[in-house]
Amino acid sequence: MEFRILIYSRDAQLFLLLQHVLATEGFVVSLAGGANDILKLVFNDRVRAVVIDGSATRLDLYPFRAKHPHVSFILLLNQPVPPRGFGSAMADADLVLTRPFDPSLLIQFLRRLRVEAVVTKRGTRSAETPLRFADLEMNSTTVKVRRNGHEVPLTALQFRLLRHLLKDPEVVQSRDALIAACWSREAEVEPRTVDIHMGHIRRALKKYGPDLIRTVRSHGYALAAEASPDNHPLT
Amino acid sequence: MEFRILIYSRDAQLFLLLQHVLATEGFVVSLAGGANDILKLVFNDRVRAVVIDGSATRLDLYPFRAKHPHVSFILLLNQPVPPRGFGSAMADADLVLTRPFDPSLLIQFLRRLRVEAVVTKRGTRSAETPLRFADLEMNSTTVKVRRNGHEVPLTALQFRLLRHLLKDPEVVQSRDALIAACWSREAEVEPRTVDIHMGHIRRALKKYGPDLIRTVRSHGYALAAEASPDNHPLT
DNA sequence: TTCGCAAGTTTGTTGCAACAAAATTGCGAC
DNA sequence: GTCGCAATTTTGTTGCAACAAACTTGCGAA
Repeated sequence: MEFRILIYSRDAQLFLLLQHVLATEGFVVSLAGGANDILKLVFNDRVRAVVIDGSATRLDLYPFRAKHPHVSFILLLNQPVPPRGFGSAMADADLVLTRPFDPSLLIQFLRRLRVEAVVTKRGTRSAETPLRFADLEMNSTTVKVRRNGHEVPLTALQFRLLRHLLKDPEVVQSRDALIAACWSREAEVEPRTVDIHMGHIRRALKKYGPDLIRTVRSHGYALAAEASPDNHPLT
Repeated sequence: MEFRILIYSRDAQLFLLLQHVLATEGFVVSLAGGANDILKLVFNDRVRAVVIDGSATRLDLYPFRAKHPHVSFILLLNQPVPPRGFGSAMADADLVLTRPFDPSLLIQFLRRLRVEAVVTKRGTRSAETPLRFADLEMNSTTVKVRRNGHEVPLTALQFRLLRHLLKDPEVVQSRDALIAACWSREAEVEPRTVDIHMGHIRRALKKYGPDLIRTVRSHGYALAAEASPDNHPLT
């Protein structure tokens, strides 16, 4: 996931100024034309934070938050007392700024986000950025994977595959699901190709500990702390 | 004389954003509470430019212009067609921007102004703490980089690039992010061009120690203490 | 029923050609 | 001297065919 920031506002001047400010800090900024843009980009995993100008519209963050815990939402309110309907949005936002707000606060927040982890209203949460499972740790910001302190070199594709597994470690991902999640939309890849890359990841990880990749016959792959043999009685 | 810019606006949000943007560029910014402030500060000979938000009030620039030819006036208009009464102000302004305006235009203008005024330049900037990483040290005030005590000669662009990496040393910066942060806003540069400059920086730094630039394939660049344990991912 | 085993499935691994990305060089513009 | 970019070289990555290994299933014999 790249570190893109989406701004949703009807105030063109605000957007231009914010864009300038954020670009100066090295953030990649996009303007959301409407709620659909937010949906599309967030679902494509292209966005790390969304700035919502309170004057833009009402928007229920809840559905986003549930599916994308690693995306931060920043709310810009026009008045100290939020209008009706924003109650829930406020409760769900990670940062609420009341206009006029000091851009430094926004930048401070985003820089912290970039370096550390997902920041929420309740403080720093290690939900996404260091992704963990057993003795494995993946940091998407520094693009590093380490196991037991050893850095594990992975290619970009291997990184994406492992990240997808790490998001829901116990869930078995079908080959098609992995292809959909880790390859570009137009790519046409044989399901068996997934096997090959899982093999590479498996080998890379096994260098520093027991196998973490669980093959679920005729279903797909998942992570497993111990390569536990299926405890199904036979026949 | 410091390069002070006065902003005259009733829009607190605009002021805060502009202040931030301009402060980032090294300008000193003040808010004018009213026309009197303009008078006072301009008469004190501390102000080199005045930004007047068209929504603030009508203001006849003529008396100012006559007495203070060295002060530039920038007018921000809300509509392409100025309301009555602004005719003369427009004619007298040094720069007129219609909202929504691109902050780059304002900066461009002010920069030029500053360059012209550089005759009396004095390096009285506040001392920032130098940026460090491993055996590398960057002093933004003196604009010098040294590694292991050796001074590393860098061009301005190389300096900006390295500085941006140093701000968050472990974080991988995409080429687009580096372009956004280190090139002027209007510059259009190919992402590949970043490679070339990273190569130059890399070479310059390697003169006094091991490689510090970490290339993260298909992501971007970062700094790394141990360049890479020549582990190649297995394919 | 349980066991052995052959036939059929599914998964693991390897080598390599094709491709993609990054490093480097050289040149023209300023 | 600095910069951007096109062109070239170098390096790294990916997909797939081919084969090996592991696992399942079906079925006959004990």
